[in-house]
Formats: sequence, structure tokens, C-alpha cells
Amino acid sequence: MDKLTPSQWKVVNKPYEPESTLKVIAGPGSGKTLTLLYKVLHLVTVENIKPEEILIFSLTNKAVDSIIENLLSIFEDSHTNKEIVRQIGCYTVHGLANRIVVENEGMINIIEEIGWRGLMKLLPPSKRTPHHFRSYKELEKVVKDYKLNSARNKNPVIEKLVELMDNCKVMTNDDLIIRAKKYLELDCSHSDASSSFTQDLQEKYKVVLIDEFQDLYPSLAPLITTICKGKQLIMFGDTNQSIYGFLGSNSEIMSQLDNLHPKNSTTVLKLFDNFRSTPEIISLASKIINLPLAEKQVIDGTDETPSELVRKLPSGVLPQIVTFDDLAAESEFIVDKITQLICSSAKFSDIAILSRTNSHLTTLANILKKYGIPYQKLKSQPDWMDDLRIQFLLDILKVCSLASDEKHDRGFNTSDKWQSNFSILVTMSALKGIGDASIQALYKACSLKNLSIWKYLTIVPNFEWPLGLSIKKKIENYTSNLYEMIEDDQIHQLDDPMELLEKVSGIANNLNLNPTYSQALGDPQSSLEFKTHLQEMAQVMKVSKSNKPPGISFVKWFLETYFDQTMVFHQAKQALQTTGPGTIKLSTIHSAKGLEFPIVFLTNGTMSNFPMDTNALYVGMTRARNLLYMCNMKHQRLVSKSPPYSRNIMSNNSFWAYYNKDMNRSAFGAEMAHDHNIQRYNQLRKKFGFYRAYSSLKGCKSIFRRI
DNA sequence: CGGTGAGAACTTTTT
DNA sequence: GTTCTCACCG
Repeated sequence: MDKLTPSQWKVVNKPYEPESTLKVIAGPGSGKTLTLLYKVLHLVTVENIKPEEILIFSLTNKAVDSIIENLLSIFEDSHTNKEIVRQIGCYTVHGLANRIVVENEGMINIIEEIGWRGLMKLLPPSKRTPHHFRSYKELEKVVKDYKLNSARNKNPVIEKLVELMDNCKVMTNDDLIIRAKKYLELDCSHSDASSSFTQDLQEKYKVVLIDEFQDLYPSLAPLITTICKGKQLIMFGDTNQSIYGFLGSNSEIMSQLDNLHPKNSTTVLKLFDNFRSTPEIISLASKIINLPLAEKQVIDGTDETPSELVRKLPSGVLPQIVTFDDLAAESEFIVDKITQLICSSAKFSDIAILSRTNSHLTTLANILKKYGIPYQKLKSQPDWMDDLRIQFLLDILKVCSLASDEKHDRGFNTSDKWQSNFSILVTMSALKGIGDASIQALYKACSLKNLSIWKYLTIVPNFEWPLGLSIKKKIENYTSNLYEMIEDDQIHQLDDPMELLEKVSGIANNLNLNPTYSQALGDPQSSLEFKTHLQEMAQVMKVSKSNKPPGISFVKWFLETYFDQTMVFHQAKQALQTTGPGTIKLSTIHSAKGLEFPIVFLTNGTMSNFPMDTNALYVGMTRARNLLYMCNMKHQRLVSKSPPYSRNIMSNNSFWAYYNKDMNRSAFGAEMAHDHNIQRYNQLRKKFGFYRAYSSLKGCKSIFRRI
């Protein structure tokens, strides 16, 4: 059993007290998660807080999943009923907001890239007007600003856009938070739905735990402060690991939370030790964030004196910093290093490659695939979800489902009347040859007649449409392809997932999509990729079908739940992969937050030229337990001093002894195997064709530096 | 019309 | 840190 340190016990034993705040500052590898788990256990077993009175928040799905998983094992270890864990509320902030809003107003639509692209088509075309936007991101920003203070900057164009979004229940993630807060503040104590989720939040919870508080940003504040008021608030985090600055300032929301409860009921505790990384890695990482190790931490604040800031013994191997001119050289270095490590004591599953961008990650994945190295991408969403072609199919499904409901008068109230408009706009905007002008003319005509777009297209004869002949033809094609599905209500009768998928891809096939969607249609690799994505979507559809309750059509059920189902499915699949044969983990630094790996490669790609964010670099580095390699990290503090470069990690017997001990693995006969390892390495080298690699490695100016 | 300086975007997440 | 756009100036 893991024993806690005195400073960890201090956190755990801090008594429960309503309307108080406990803030725990916990650096990387300080046992933050373990402390949080024991805190929950303590609340339940010692403080007599009921499990259903505890609410745990984090920001990412991965963090939430890992908390639940760890809670299960810790409650099991302490011989407490595992059922208890299911009663503890554990959510991402957005997941919770989503549940509240959906409970109160049914299916909603979270707007994403293609949604914004569709809305952009509604804006006046002139380049000179202030409403012209280069990219959908600009529009997104303007709409956000408008919503923040619509009273001050009146803008009729944006106003109409926002109105359309409201009518179609289209929300940004920030809207989701605001809406959720609104429902929480509503008094529904008189409502007869006695155990609604919203009501539970208003009344039941006593303790709110926030994991990774440094990741919070201002637009989350309304919801979080509403929820935490009057409860005991326990926060864990580390400002040095704040890597979501691009979403807004963390200090802003933190000061709001600090003021939530009276000053004298706030306690700040710190966890100092680092059980994770080698002193070599910690020392370099501290240098990056400009934290002179021991001294500074002792000075600021608590009476706690750090017993040992570093718990692990030196490994004798320094983090290695390398720079390459091109991608080929970088990937050869990585593959070669991996080969060396694998031919020593490391397993594939020990290794993680972390990069800053998802696109670079994809590049690396393809390279690993080429060499036949097993890998696994750590992503919260599966790949098929961000395929635009798939998103188009989903939007077609939404159009059919919503328009059919409207046609057959199944809307619940009048505000639902034109919910289909948004999806229609989005899908029509995806058609080749339909530009801003046509969309605007059509939309205007619909508003004049006070009809939804679909209704207009089906009841107004086409000679009245304010469109050119070729455009009319295209729109007619769109309408006639969807006609049976909507007007004959086929969409809700199709009960078989495969039939439905076939039908809808048939429709998409008949529609001529613009290049953004149909990217590289002729490219065989791309269409193969699409096929794989389709299959993955089909799998989720089948799962969805199998748990569909009676009394709802399959499409509706699928559209309402596919997101959640996909996440569950995806997570289960990833878990299966980790238990199978070892795979190298690929992840962005942001997604790797909270995780640790025995061996870490950090890479920034050779092409992207803008410098590494200090905190992101710090987070990346502190993921590593024993070995750290950094490729093309462009950061000021890494360009310093000179270098012993450990030429051959394979021959470093003392390091591998250290490594195996750290991993709790028997190192029996490791030294004996050394010659054998070298032999194996040379064979693989030959197989992988590293001869070229070596020449190019020599050719590129590798710079090895040390702190 | 062409040069120049300022400022923004590039990237990371949430359903 | 690099690259692009736009307003402004001569």
C-alpha cells in the first residue's frame, strides 16, 4: 500500500467545513492524484460525507476517466464498496453543463468549424464592409464579443446571425456554460420531477473538488462559482503547468474563486516532493520555468518545509537536446533511438512521443507505421469524428430528422419550428458552386415569406426562386435527393443502421461537394481513409442501435447520443490497446497532461517555426520519469552551454539497472544480454535501412547541449 | 503605385 | 519566431 507523506496527509486530514476553500498547490509528480483520491476516501469514510454529496470536476475527458478508474481501485483496496464510486459525481465542466442544458431543453447543437463556415455565407459579400471575414475564426471571435456586450456594439448583421443560432439551438461551448448557469439559478424546487440532475446540483452536493485548477479560464467562471458557493471547495493544481492561456487568463477566474468564501476560511497547502522524474530531468525542467529549485519554494508561503524536493536518485543520464534540419532527419533519429531502447530493457509501451500539434502527430504516426513500429494515438476523440466528410453525413442526417419533424408537426413548441435551418445552411454551403450570394438571396426570400428553408424549397415553385439557372439546378438536386427522406418520413422509419448509412452516403454521393469537403477525392489513400472512418461510424451506429430505448426513432436516438456513445466506445478501445501488446503512445502535450511515461520524446516538428510556449515545454518535460529526448524545441532557455552526449545508451549498464529498478522489473541477466542486444539492434538497423539515416544524421548539424 | 510599420495569425481544448 | 495583410505615406 502506498503511504502518503506528511504534507499529503495534511491535505487529506484537513477537516470538512462548509463555505471554505482548500487550495493545494501540487507540482508535477508530487502525488497530486493520489492525494485527491485519499481525500475523497477520507471524506466518505471519516467525515461521513455521502458519496452522492461529492462532486469532482476536471477539464478533460481523459482526466475524468482516470479519476474514476483510480477511485474504483482505491475503494477496492480499502475494502470499501465499489458501488460507492458510481454515486460520486465526476464530470468535465462542459460535460456537466451539457447535461444540465439538454435536460432542460432537449437536443442542442454545438457549433464547430463547418457550422461557422456555413454562417459566414450569410454575411454581405463586399470586401470593404466591416463584416467581411477572412476566416471562420474571425467570425467566431466577433460573435463572442457581440454576446459579451451586445448592448454596446450594435451590429445588425451579427444580431441576425445570433438570432438564427438561438432559433436552431446552436451554441458555442461558452454559451453552454452560461445556459447551464441560468438553469441552476432557476428555482425548480416546486417542480415534480423530484430527482432531476439540475436539482441535485442545486441542493445535494456538499463538497466540490476541482482537479487541475490552473486549466480553468474565465468563461467557465459563471457556472463554477454558482456551483461552488456555500460548499467546501477543494482545488488541486500548479500554475506552472498552466497551458490553456490561449483560452483566457487563469488568474482572473482564480481570483474570483479565491473571493468566493471568506478569506479566513481559505487554506493553502503545498505538495513539494517529486516522485516521478530523475533529478537530471527535474533540474532542467525547473530551469525552463525559471524556478531555482529548493530556495524559492521555501520562501513563499507555508510553514511546511520541503523534506526532499527530489525523491529519486540520479540516473546518470541527462536529457538530450537535438536539432535537425528536416523532418526526415528528425524521424530517423527518433526511430533509431527507439530501436536502441527496445533492444535494451525498454518496452514499446514505456515510450511516449509528445508533440505540440495534432498535424505533426499524424506525420509521426505515418512514419512509425512505415517502420512497422506499433503505436497508439492518445486522443479524446477518434479520428473519424473530425473527418469533414463524416461531419457532412451527420449534418445531412440532422437536416432530414429536423425537417421531417417540422413537416410532420412534431416540434414541441413554436421555438423549435425552424431548427432545421441551420443544418440546411451548413449542408448547402458545402455544395460546389453555391456561393455567398445565392445563399443570402435564398435565405432572404425565406424570411420574407416567413417559411423555413426546407418548406420554401418544397412549396414555392422554383421559378420564383431568386437564383440563377445553374444554381437552381443544384439546389433542386439537393432537394430531390432529400425529398423522400423528409417528406415521406423515411428518415424515421429506417431502423437498420447499415441501411440508413447506405442511404445517407448515397445522398452525399449524388451531391457535388466543394473541395473543402471532398478533399483529394481521386487520391486513393484519402478514400481508403474515408472508408475506414465510415466503418468506425457504422460501429458506433450499431452500438447505438443495440441500446436504443423504445418509443424513439433510431436517427433521433443516434443523433442525440452518438457523441457520448462514441466517447465511451473510443475509450474502451484505447484501454484494450494498452492491455494488449505494447505500443508507443503518441499524444499532444496538452492531452498528455496528468500522465507520465518512463521515456519521453518531445518534438516540435521542423517546419513550425514559432517558439515553444514555456509552460507547455515544462509540462512536456515533466511527463518523463527516466529518459527525456527533445527534438527541435525552440526555446530560449534551452539554447545554452555545452554538452556531453551519451553516445550509446545501450551500453550504459548502470542506467538500465536503475531503469529496471524504477520500473519494478527484474533485471536478471541484463548484462549478459548486452552483446545479444547489440546484435539485435544491428539487425534491425539493417532492416530499417538506417545506413542512410546515419549519413544524414552526420550531415545535419546536431547540437547537443547541457544545462 | 510602391514601400513601410503595426498587428494578427499560426497552435493547443471543451460536447 | 515567421509570414501575411492592411492602413498609411510620399
